[in-house]
Amino acid sequence: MTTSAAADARFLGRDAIDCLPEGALERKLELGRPLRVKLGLDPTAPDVHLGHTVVLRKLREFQDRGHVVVLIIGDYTARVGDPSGRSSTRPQLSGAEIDANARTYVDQAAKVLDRDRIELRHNSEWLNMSMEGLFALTRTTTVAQLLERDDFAKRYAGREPISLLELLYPMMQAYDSVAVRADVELGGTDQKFNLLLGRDVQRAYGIDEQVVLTMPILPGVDGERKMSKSLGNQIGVTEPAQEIYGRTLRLPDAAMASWYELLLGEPLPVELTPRDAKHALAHRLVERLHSAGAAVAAAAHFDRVFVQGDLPEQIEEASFDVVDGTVHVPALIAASFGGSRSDARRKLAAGAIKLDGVLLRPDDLDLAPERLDGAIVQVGKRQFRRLRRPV
RNA sequence: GGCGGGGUUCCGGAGCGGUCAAACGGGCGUGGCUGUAAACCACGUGGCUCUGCCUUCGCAGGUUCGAAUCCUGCCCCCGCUACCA
Repeated sequence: MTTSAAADARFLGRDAIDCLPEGALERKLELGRPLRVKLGLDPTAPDVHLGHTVVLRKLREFQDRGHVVVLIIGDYTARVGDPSGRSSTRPQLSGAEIDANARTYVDQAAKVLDRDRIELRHNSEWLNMSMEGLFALTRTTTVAQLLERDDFAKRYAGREPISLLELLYPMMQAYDSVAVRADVELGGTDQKFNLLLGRDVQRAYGIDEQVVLTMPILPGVDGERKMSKSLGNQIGVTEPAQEIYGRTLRLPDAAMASWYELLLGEPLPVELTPRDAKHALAHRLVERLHSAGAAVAAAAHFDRVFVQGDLPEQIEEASFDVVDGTVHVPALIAASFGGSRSDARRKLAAGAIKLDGVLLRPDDLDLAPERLDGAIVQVGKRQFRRLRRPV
């Protein structure tokens, strides 16, 4: 790279919320060597979603300028088990599970990152330390400092439990920065505290402090809360093209601008109607995570099923059981689509179930098998099965 | 260790002897309206062989015709206090 450090710093920090301390990134870049840019991964949650890609995209920008991304698998912290909230201890993962999770995570991250410029580390390499080592680490920080963190402060004020282990988590993350000698650490704005703590701990160990760079948090498909798996408002990078397309269209208009900016790095196109802008967004996302062809197909599928109300091109098959010469509809629905039979009865009563396009009535509980072979059942607007008599 | 407050259905949170499968809100689902928008409206949201039956209110016993509600024991959580003695 021949660009100046100042120009690089300006570019890399252009869409960050924080780039701290002031001017530090430029000074790091002036060192003229590849910087070590750190990101920690939680191997208990192996699913990468669009929210993560905001940070990953930023990491990619560092890579493209010749720097090295240090991915840290939090295998040691995962093995300890995080007892957050009031639930007791989370199930601890085995080493094999953690490895498997880490592998899929890296594969998913590689949809955005350049695989050849990744240094992969595990924090068990250094966190499995002696008690003496732990003393040295914990001496660097005070309890008051840790309780400054917003979520801790709120929970403490709200009389909610905080385990000692949870207080220790930021310390461990900070020590990761010491161990890999991170020059820069990235995260969402929710990570700001942890990232800054990393600086303090590095200083205590006599290491040059890392630059802290935080990226905005992507709202989920509900448009309100941050995208996260536990809130169920995420779009995973490995989801099928049709899903990514369809779920993107469910995004409230109000959140579209931030998706454009955070995911595409562009402003919301004002020349398009909201509907067209959202379709364009969905198209681009599928294109990035799958392929151009998949994007065209997903758009066509959407138009066919939801706009025209036609059947999908491909419908999964499901068999059905005949008991006493008839087929019990709740049992059929439960077996083919999941859920309970009671739930299927309710859907039937609500007028949500169609057979070959004809609405079934609440008392259509038992049907003749002849009527079903080859027929298409539809639950709601988006679930279809083609029925096949079992042989 | 002492004192006090808690553990309810996916989440929050009412209920405090029968009318409780359990208020209300959120989330979610289905229907309507639509751009499958959002907002809004309606209905639904333990299970089943479904005008009834079965299993749920931390766990185990008990009292009662009858318990989420009362009693006993246990487990778990939260707060305060624990200095002068």
